[in-house]
Amino acid sequence: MNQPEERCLVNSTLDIISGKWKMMILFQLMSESTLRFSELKKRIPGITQRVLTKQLRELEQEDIIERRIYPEIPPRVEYSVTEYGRTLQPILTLLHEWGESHLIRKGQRDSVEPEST
Amino acid sequence: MNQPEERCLVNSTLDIISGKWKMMILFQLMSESTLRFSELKKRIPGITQRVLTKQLRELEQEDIIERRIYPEIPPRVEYSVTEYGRTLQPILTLLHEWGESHLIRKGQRDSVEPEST
DNA sequence: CCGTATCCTAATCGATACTG
DNA sequence: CAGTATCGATTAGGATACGG
Repeated sequence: MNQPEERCLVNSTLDIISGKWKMMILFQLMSESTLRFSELKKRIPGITQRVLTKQLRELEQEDIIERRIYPEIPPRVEYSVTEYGRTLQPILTLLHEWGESHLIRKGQRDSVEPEST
Repeated sequence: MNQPEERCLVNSTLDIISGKWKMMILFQLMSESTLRFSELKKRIPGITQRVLTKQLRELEQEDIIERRIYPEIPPRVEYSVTEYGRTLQPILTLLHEWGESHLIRKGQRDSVEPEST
């Protein structure tokens, strides 16, 4: 009965977690507790520095991850998931489970494939 | 321990439900059971025919919605959510709830705003 | 080591006009 | 009524080079 508002809230969540590498980044940080920029880059093959930086900044802005700078030479920067970021866990779990069953279902649809003539 | 694979499954779900108007379309169809193309367009102000068509086709391809054509003059086409599409409901609920609390939290962060000097 | 600056491509979305 | 065709704008993401 108030769909536009609901759509907004659903979409605002989607906007925050959508991004080609954000889920990958979150999985890395959730399992490792804390990682340096270079370690993240190593664990996410294919991502460029520019894009990694951008996605990290976006997650940081929403308080999903935390960025801690150690003023050393050479510089050291460590990333970690915030307490708040961990509240996304149930969503990630559901998305994962649905994606899994969707994959299975798709496989079934492809192999059954009824003749159309 | 198998992050890349998990990321894929999470992202494949996100790919399916991400799209500027898809949530809006789903909300409309979930509450109305069945709607014609023109009715959908009326209920989603701002969307163009071209984009509405495209998003509907994408949802249809994943079996989230169904498209039923009545060969009349003038033509009539009705859209509805499939049984399978309704399995997305828990995800939408979570996304909605998280989005809501995120909005509240953001408001709090903005109003508290500690001085940095 | 951890970025930023430039430049580029591809995809998404939108505006508008036309058709069975 | 329910689309498709065409064109243009915007944005995400990538390649590469340079800087504190």
